[in-house]
Amino acid sequence: MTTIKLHNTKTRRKEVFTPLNPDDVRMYVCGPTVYDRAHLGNARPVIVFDVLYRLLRHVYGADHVTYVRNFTDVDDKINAKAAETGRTIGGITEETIRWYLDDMGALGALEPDHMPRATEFIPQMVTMIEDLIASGHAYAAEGHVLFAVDSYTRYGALSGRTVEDMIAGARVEVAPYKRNPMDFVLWKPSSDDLPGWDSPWGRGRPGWHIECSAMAHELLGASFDIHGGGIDLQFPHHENEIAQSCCANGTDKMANVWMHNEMLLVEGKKMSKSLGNFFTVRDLLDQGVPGEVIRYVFLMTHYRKPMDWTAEKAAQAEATLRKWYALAAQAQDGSVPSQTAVDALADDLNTHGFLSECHQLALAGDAATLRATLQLVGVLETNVPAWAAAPVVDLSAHSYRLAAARETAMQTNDFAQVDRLKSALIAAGVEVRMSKSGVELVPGPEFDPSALEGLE
RNA sequence: GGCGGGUUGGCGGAGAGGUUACGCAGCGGAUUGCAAAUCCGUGUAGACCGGUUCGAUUCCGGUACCCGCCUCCA
Repeated sequence: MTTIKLHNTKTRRKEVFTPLNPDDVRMYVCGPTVYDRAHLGNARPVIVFDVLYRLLRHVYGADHVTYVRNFTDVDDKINAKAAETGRTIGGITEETIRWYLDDMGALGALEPDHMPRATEFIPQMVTMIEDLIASGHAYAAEGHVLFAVDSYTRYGALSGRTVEDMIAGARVEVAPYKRNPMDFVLWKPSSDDLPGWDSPWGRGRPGWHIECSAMAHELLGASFDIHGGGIDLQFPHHENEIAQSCCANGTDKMANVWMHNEMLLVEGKKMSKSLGNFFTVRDLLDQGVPGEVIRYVFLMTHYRKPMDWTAEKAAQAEATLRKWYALAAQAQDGSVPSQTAVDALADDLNTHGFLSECHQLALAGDAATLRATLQLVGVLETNVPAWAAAPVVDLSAHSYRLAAARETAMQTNDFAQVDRLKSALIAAGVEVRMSKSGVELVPGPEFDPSALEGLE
């Protein structure tokens, strides 16, 4: 069996992955807050953990992996959007979830086995908070419930910080009802114009972190195998999840392996609205950048390194994919993926190494293995995508005419007519291949049939 | 200020204590009427300064620069 090694943020080392239960490998990934279209950066954890999901399914069997990714559908940004637009919160979240699944699907991401929404797990959150209060890890104050970081000695272990260090930074909100400035909110009161649920502490809504603890516990159990997300979530979100879950569940670890992907840059700069380089996945798709190309560009960079999105990379990815698809289309489904490629993925998701092996398969002309290997990583589904398929056109008349002209030219040594036809074909986006064996015309990606009208 | 990550050939981007990464581009060649496509060949790069070592780009320390988090923005 393939041995998977993963870099564990918690230990800062690459470790051999050993599932708690090989018959049910369990992974939780923090999903989006649904208030707007997903931007390109949001796609990175989706693709990274989709690759891991596919690898786990390949190694342990598709029925032996459980992947959970939540939707945060209660959040002050959503509330703000509703107030701003006059729309209902439910309308906004429903629409955004639909968009998200459509856009990520276009990038070849499989849907997780469970996609829980925070609002569907409020009772579980309330129960967990009650348990935390009962065990002395949380306290109610002025309608809020706060987690007491002093009650959990391992607080900060994941991100390598101590409570003292963080307080020294003195950047935390100092609310009067907090016992320790680092205490964070489990529950907060809602005014009448905000979404709220009845609770022992009055009408209110959950803090950000508790939903993941509650949903992970409900769907995956007190301890599970892998917890993932962007590196920006390492602190405070994941630190807080660990504190809540371990204290509420009485376990010493929430997840065995913590994995974090690095951030995204655009043309070397952080994507931001102020720099004018902010765009969504949908923007790219609408501009005609295929989802497979976006996925390939992401796979070019290891997940633990910052990834730079550039137009040049996208162009290179498209050219490579066209070549590979043309080869893979010659084979049928049913072959086995390259073990070398699988081993690259198993080595802490070395997707670039995986692509290198695909290059070797293409060079060797191994269409069947290339096809299966591309399918493994989600770059190819059942069929070659339409954008990469060869245009269905009949160029035989042009081909015949060019061949005839060439025959004549060979005799007369006057190639003027041949060159004229060739130039016209090339201008129309047709690749002209002439050899001793004859003439071959291949319509390229920029092929424009109208440019050939009237060519004689 | 605290914590964490990064710096590889023209570009992108890996692995490995000592043997060609790979891809793209470039260059040379084969091929072609000329091309295109294809094939073959070609690149001793590793931010800087020390240390360990028979030997380091790969380990350790320091310097510079860049980035992220610490402010419920992935």
